[in-house]
Amino acid sequence: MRRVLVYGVVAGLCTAALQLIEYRWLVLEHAFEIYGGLVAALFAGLGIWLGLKLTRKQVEIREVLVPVSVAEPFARDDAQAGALGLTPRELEILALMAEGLSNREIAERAFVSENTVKTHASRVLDKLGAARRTQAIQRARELRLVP
Amino acid sequence: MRRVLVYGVVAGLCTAALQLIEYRWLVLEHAFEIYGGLVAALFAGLGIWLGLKLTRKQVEIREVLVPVSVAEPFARDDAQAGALGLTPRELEILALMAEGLSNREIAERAFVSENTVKTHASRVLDKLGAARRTQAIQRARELRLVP
DNA sequence: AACAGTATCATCCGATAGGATGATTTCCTG
DNA sequence: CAGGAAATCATCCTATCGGATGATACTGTT
Repeated sequence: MRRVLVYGVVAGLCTAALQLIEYRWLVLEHAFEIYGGLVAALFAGLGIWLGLKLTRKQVEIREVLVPVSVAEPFARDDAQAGALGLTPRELEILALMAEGLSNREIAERAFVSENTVKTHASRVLDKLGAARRTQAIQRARELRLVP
Repeated sequence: MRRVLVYGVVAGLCTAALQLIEYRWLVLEHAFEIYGGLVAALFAGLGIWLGLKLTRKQVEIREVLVPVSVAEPFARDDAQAGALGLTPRELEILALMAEGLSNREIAERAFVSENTVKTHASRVLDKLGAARRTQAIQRARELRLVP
């Protein structure tokens, strides 16, 4: 609002200045048209500038919630694993269990005996507080230890 | 551009009209100020309007991609379930299996005997082509039958 | 060198899971 | 009403899993 007042004052000053100039120098017949044209041009420019100023805030930032496919790469929560005292080998066996493999299949993949797998698996169940393999997988998923 | 010409012509006509009016009626001392004020106001309004018109296209729509963490509510792929011939009850038992429950626990939750659960579970394993419970869960997750 | 942690393998035994099969009941549909 | 799908329960047998326990070996750290 203060700006409007300033503009008004400036416009008034300009008018006065023009009038002064006109009275002093311009006594031609077409002083009227020149004066009118000047005022018109001035205020037209002012209006355009004002219009631009007023609409500048209309730059609209529209936040579009894009259903970005959160292709989560899955990062194992090693902190959680450490907190539970799970060793690297145990995490390995846990991951294979989560894939739905039997102890025998896990043994083949990990190049150890089935008995060893059973030992690891038992420790995993114990550390996860699970009574069953499926329960261990479920909890491991909740704790972000497996995908 | 054509508009500018039109505006110019209109302005000229207005000026002429005002001049005519002035010559005919307004011979007061302040005709000059009145005339200037009218022209100023007219062109100021025109300028504002023009400014708005010119900047209307500048309403910038800035689309910001917000990586909204899709807390997917999980919708079971019933089509997939149907394709596999899984019955509602079997899907129910499958979901409970995925939660890490034993057959006995599932029986208690579903208000049926453990034998019934075993039957359902067997069919589920068969229809999913799984040899083990854990494998069935893994496949069910892949097929979006369970969370 | 002693020790702790991890990984490995083993055995025994009970618990759980899975396969095969048959039976009954209910409900829906042609 | 007859037939089929679904759900229910059962029995027998085998496979897998899980718990308890003990042993050996390797690797760092103190």
